[in-house]
Amino acid sequence: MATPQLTVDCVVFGLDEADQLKVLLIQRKLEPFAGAWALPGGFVHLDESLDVAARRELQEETGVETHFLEQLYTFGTVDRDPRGRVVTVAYYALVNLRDHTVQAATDARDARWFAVSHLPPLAFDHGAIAQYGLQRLRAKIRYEPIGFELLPPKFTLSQLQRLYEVILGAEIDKRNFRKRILKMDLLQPLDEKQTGVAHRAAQLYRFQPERYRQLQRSGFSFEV
Amino acid sequence: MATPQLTVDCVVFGLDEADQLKVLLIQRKLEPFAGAWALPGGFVHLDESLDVAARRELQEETGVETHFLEQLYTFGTVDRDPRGRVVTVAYYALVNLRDHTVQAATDARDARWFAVSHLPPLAFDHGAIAQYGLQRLRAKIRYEPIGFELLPPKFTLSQLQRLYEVILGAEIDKRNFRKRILKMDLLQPLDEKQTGVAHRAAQLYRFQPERYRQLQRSGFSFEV
DNA sequence: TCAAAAGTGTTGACGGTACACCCATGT
DNA sequence: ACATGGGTGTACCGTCAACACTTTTGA
Repeated sequence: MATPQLTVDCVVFGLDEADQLKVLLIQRKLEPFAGAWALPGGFVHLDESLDVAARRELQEETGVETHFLEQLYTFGTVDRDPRGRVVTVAYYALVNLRDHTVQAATDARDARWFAVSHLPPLAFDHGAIAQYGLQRLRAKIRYEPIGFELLPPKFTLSQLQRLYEVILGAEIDKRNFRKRILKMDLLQPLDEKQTGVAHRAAQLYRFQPERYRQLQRSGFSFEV
Repeated sequence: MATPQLTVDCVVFGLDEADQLKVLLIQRKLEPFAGAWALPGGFVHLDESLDVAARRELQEETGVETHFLEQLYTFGTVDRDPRGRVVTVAYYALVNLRDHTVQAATDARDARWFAVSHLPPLAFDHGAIAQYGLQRLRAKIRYEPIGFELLPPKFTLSQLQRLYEVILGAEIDKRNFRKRILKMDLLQPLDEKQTGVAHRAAQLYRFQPERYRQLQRSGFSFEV
C-alpha cells in the first residue's frame, strides 16, 4: 500500500555573542525551492529511527551536533511539498552557538544563523515549523531546565537571566531571579570567576543535571 | 527513495458511569498480533492529512467520532512493527463515553473500553503509546480546559471534581475546587438542576469555549 | 576616577490551603 | 427520619513582587 514519504526537519536554536536568539538555516541547492533558505532535514532511511535520522541530517547539512534534540510535531497536510505527499517529523535542538559559529559560517553547504525575529522566507511550510518551534521553546523553558543547553558549561547568573529575558521577551527583576534560581539548588558555584571583563568579575556556575533528575524523582518541579 | 510506511493510531479516553477512566481498544483480526488488543488506527492514505486519517480510522474501526483529537507523538523506532519499517503518528482523543457505550459494546468490530489501570497486553508498542497518552492527559488537564470533553454538555461541579480526582489520582478540597473553577468565569450556570437523585439536586453548568478563547486572548491562563 | 555590571534584604500584598456544618431530596 | 451528596466562608501562612545602594574591576 502506498503511504506518504517521510522526512525529518530540525529547528536549531542558538544564542549569539550579543545574546540574540538565532535559528540555523541552510540554503537549498536543488528544486523545489532551489536557492531558498530552509530548515536542515531530509528523508528518513529504512534502517534508522527518527531521532537518529534528525541527528544525521543535521550533521550532514550543517556540521552541527547537539546534545538536546526533542521531537516537536509532525506536519502532514497533503500539499506541503510540491514533489508529492511528504510528511515531516519536526525536531528542535538547542546548541551552545559559540561552539558552532565558525563551522557554520565557513561551511561549504552554506549554513547560516538567522535572528529569529528576522527569518528570511522559508521553503515549504518551514516558516510555520520554525514558529512552532519557537513557541515550544518559550513554553518549555519556563518549566524545564533546558535553557542551560544554550549556554556554555560555565556561565554567570546574568547570562542566564539575559537568556530568559531574550526568549520570554520580558524584563526580569535581578534579585528575585537570583533568589528563585539559587533556591532550587540546581547550580553548582565553581571555584572560578569570569575573567577579562571591565567590571567586577561574576561568579561562574555549572548546571547539575544529576541533581535535577534526583529532585524530579522527589516531586520537585522547575518553574521560572 | 524508499522511506518508512506511515500509520496513525488513536488513544481514546472516556469516563464511564462509575467515573472510571477508560481507553478504547479493538481486537485485531489479522496478523501480526491477530487476536491481540490494539489501539484503533491504520495506514495513512496519500490524499488525506494526518488528522483526517486518524478520524477516519477511528470511525471505521470503532464507530466513534470525537470533537477533541490532538497529536500526541510520532513513534518511529526501527523494529516496532514486524511487517517492516512502519512509523506511526499517535493521536489522543477525548469523548463523552455515555454517547458511545452502546455502539462500542455491540460493535461487530469488537471494540471495547478498558480501565486504564487494567489494560490487557497490547500489540506492537501500543502499550507504551497508551501510557504516553495518559501522561499527556494528566499534564494537559491541569493547564487547559480539556476535561469538559469527557463530560456531557451539562454537568455538575461534583462530576467535574471527580473527573480531576480520577485523572490526577489525588483528592481535592471541595470548597477550594469550586472557588477556583467558578472564579475563572468559564462555566455558565443553567436554569436546570440534576434530577432523579436521592439527595439535594445539584446545579448544572455548561462550559463556554467562546469565553475561554476570549479570556485566553487577554492573557488568562487556565490552572487547576 | 569613572563606567559597568555584580551582588545583596526587607516589606507588603495577595493567593492558596485548611477546615466543619447546614441544606435539599428521595427512599 | 435517615442517608446521601450539595452547597457555603474565614483565618492563617507562605510566596511573590517591588524596590536601591554598595562593591569590584579594568580602562
